[in-house]
Amino acid sequence: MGPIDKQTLLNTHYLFRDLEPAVVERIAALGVTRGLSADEVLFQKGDPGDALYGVLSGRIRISTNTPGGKEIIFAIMNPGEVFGEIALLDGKARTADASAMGPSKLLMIHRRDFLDFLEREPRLAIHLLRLLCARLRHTDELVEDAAFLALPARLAKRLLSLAECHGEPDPRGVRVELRISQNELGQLTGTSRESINKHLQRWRKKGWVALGRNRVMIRNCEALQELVDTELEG
Amino acid sequence: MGPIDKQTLLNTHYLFRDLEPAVVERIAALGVTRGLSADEVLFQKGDPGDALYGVLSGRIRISTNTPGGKEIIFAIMNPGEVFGEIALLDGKARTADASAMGPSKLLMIHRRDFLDFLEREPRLAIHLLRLLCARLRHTDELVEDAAFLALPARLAKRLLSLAECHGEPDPRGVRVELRISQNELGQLTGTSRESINKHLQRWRKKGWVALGRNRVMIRNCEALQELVDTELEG
DNA sequence: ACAGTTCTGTGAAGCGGTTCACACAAGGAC
DNA sequence: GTCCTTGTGTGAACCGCTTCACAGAACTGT
Repeated sequence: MGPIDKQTLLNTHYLFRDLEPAVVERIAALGVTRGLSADEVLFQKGDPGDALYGVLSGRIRISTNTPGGKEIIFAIMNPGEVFGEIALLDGKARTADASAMGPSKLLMIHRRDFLDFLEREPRLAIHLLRLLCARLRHTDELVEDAAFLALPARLAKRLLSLAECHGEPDPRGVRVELRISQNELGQLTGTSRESINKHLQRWRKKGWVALGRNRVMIRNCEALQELVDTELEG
Repeated sequence: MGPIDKQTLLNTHYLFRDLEPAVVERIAALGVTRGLSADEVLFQKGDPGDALYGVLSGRIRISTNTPGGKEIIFAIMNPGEVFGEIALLDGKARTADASAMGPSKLLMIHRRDFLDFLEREPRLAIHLLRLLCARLRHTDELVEDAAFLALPARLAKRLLSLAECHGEPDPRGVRVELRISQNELGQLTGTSRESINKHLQRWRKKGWVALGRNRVMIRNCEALQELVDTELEG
């Protein structure tokens, strides 16, 4: 998923896409772009939600951490995706931190502008409802997974879903290459780095994955998928 | 939280409350009431979402289960609460099962009627956005809790939140009485009945709770709250 | 090229929750 | 009342994840 421009984001994302060109034009006028360097923090849990963001390039980590030093990653937002809508809409505090995983560029629409616009364009509300429903379905699934799946299945599922969004097909390997550290995989699945490593090693010995620094290459999607499926039945 | 009537639900719930009386009147005309006997299933995960529900009396369990026989409870809906909006809005499958925990009465608004209404009443969309934001915040918190809190803290937190919504102040006891089985507490926290029992016993010996068949009485809210807080720091 | 940092790989020890097994209590049906 | 079902209380064995500890590999900065 390479970098995209403002127009592409607005024309592609389903939050905006079905609106008339004139309307999209006006939204484009509201948005300003903002750059972030690697690991720069965009906002933190508790901040007032004063803007909506769309990813133009890079990747944004949506996460939270405890005073005790633990961290979980809720989601990784790719170019073309929109985030930050909850706090924007209800005016309360942000529910999580957002920070850049690498140099990134965002489209930023300020709260006041957006709400003004929403009031004059009721059809946009319908789109927002759809966006929130999609989010809710996704988060519900996370809760289910945490309750139903043991670590191996959870990890397999995460890898497969990362492969869909972030993966680049590899010429040599059978399948998909992911750029992510084992530490981050731990935060995505709610476990320790060491446990992640032990499972990945097991899979490497079976030939299902290949490993490198900040890299996981999936060589056998079917095997991982089956691991998830059998866990749900047994 | 005792039984309420249709008018009270519509006038109280924030999804409807701020609308003009004439509008509320018309919504009331759309809704039909539906009774459920104990353990009757209202809908199941995967069903098409053809209606929105409000609880008039009783309690509705929102849950999912695996073929393997495990079950988790996402939420327990009390009189005055509204549910079933996700599948209703995006037209996809229901994300969970809904069933009555005891004899219950619901207000039911059919999808077609609701969507017609939504189109003619754009202000309702804003209210729905708020409802979905609240849901999203709640579910996000569940994910966080699953990742950050060990069982004792998770259980304590659940008990306290149940106490807020479902609890009836007890004349003898210092605090609040809950009608829930240890099995259900297990499903709410994602653990086994036995583990729940062992922690409750520990707390009983400390005088924090009193136990009975299908009953938990909280005698010391502060102690439980502190348990949650210290876990988040350490 | 060298030092420092950040990841990966691995083992040992411990703990917490699961599962299994069973006794007992409390209501409900009749 | 008496059975039957449903929920509670409890211990033993087991298994998986965590934590701690450390070694080595791979990239970064200068």
